[in-house]
Amino acid sequence: MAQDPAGLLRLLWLVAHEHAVSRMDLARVLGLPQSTVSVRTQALISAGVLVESGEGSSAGGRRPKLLSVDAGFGHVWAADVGSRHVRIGALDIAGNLLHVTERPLDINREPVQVVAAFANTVREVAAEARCPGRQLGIGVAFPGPVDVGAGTITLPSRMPGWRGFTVRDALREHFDLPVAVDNDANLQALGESVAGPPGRTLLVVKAGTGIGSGLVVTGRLYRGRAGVAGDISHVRVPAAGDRPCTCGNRGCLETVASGAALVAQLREQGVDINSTAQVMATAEDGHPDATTAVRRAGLQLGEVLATVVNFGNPDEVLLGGALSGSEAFVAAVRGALYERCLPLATRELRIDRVRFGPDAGLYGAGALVLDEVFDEAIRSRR
Amino acid sequence: MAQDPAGLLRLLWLVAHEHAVSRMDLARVLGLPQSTVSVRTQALISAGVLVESGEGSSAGGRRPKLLSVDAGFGHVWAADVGSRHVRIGALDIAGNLLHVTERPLDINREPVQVVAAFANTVREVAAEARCPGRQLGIGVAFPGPVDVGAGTITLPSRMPGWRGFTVRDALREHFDLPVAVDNDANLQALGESVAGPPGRTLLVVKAGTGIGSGLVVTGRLYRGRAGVAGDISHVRVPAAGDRPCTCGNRGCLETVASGAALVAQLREQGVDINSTAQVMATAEDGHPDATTAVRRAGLQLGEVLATVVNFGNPDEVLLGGALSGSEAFVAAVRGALYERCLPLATRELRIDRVRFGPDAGLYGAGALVLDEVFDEAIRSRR
DNA sequence: GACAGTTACATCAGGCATGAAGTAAGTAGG
DNA sequence: CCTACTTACTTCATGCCTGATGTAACTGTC
Repeated sequence: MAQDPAGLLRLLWLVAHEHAVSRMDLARVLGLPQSTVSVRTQALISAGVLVESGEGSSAGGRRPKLLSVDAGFGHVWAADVGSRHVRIGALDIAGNLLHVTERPLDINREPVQVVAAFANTVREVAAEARCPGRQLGIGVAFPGPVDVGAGTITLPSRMPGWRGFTVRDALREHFDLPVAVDNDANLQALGESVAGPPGRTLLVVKAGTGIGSGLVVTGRLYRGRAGVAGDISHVRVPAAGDRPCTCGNRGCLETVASGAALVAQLREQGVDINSTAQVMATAEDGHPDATTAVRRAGLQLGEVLATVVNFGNPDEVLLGGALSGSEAFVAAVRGALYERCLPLATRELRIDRVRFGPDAGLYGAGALVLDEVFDEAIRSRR
Repeated sequence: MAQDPAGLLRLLWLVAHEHAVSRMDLARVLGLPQSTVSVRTQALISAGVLVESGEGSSAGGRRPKLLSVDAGFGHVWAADVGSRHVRIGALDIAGNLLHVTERPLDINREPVQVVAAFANTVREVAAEARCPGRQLGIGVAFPGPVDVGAGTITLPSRMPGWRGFTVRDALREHFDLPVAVDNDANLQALGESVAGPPGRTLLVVKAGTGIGSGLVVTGRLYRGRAGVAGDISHVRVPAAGDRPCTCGNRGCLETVASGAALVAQLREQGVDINSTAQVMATAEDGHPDATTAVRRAGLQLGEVLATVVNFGNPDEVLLGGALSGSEAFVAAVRGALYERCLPLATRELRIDRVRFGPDAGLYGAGALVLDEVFDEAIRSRR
């Protein structure tokens, strides 16, 4: 097991985004000893991933050897499976998104067929896009709990018929490449974690059609005992009253603060909409009912998050998913958190939308496979 | 830094309590390779902590060399500072509590004076108790956030005048021994963690005069960014309405579910009591108002914990502090959790009172110092 | 009582991270 | 140009954990 997961990945990310151009820089930013950085850097260089590209300017001493990522090394495919669509993208090894598309995908069919359809779509997209270098792997984010060890879907509340389905193996039959799967919110959290400073504790809440969340504790993705950590959608909130929830219980957060709930609420009020995307568009257009509903959803979510923030004392709370596209939603969450949390817990707390917006899941899925790919690349060059 | 904190401690605990008597046993129980256990065992033996004591019976092969702890190696002092009293105990290196007393201690005076008074008390108790072996260290649990790195009190809501006070240094001036300090709930969690199977994620809630909680994530104590992780006392609960709280906010859990809140509530109802202990005694006597109040406190706490349990997906939720002495309280928490959590989160969840009851903090404080002591002992014998 | 099978433990070599020391290559001031 | 100081990177020895292999010791069986 890689003891510092995403360690190499973060190193590459820093180099690629010029947050660090020399070994010294890396040591400083990563908080690792220079010796360690030197060794890792060397490994990545001889694996062909990093290259030395000239020298930097001196600041009174030896000139640093500038590092850069060889983007021609290859790319991975990443996919974020939604309720009706898949978002598919290619990322180079530096973590740059080369290409994104969204394609329809109906997950309410036989898993085997869905996977086949998905595989075809990916192949089509790949053929069109013609990304440089070889394909190195594929990472997929699913909307629901995933048993990462077994590569199966655990509790498919949003994917009926998928319980226990061995997605990873099914995907491997279509692609002769490393395949990595995980829950979408987890992957958004992973993506954010890799892109930011190391060792943080952060919470990503994906508020889309459903509500999910991913948790990174001191730099490591925390999946919980049953792999269902981060579930806040079925917390009971007063405002939800007795509304029945898909989980069988009543009064869950999901019944008032999810995209699905907003659709239902607005339809009750006579607004003609069918999807979370439409809710957001309508709110953006300034429709008062829609705007109010989105704002209220943010308040509800914020109240629940307050408990979690007081308790878990994270460095960042990041909002993803369709609802996070609304500034009003983000503001409502912020407001609720600042009001309800201990000052000590919010004093240096960053509350924001996810850095990569709708592509957050793709970055995470890419990061997950890339981690495997680099481990493999280094191991084989030895 | 010890990378597996409490690793040696757990090993000793297992041997002392005969959960493992041979190296093979240890490897099985700890989930570590035999080679690793062999090495660690050898280190502890040459440090004089463990001894080989004969051979066990064969089960068809070579006889195991039986291990046992040399309790004569020494002992540590542990203290759990409360609002009016200190509980002081001695633990041998196997983690057995040799001696306990409770002495009055007024923490509402000058910290320096309090520490001096405390030091005297410990010396008195030590003189009376005459524990075998030498004194190896002293661990102290405080009721409030502690900055463990600096050895200072962070946010002394229950200890006015202690903000930023360097307790550890102050204690070291009185005792020429290793001194370790931490928050009381954290230490209860640490104690439980050491005494049980490794690698668990568990949450200890200390419901006494105030409410605090300690969190162990996959075997490691998690203290959070500002060292204030585990704060659930200032979560807003509907039942608390607009009651003002010591934190400056209104409607906090602490205003309805803490010992202090129960005292206030019952006094309003005309019951003549002054302390959490009296509330518990009165409830135990079957006084209906007191019983109802305690039960309601459990329900309130349980509702808040439900969010945390859904979110954090722990293996165990353990209740400590004075309130946990009541079976009705524990039952109320259990009920609320089972009702409000996802089945997946509670399916294998253990909800119970802390194993060591009122001594839980002492076991944890002992564990904290012992960890340091063993590290030192092994390092020096090399 | 030789042999196979089992159980328990020790030892060793390899991998990985890292503190310390060494080397390389510059700047700046006299 | 020489010296002192900086900065950047390498190399090495050490420590820790661990998989693999070796050794010890015992049971049971034909």
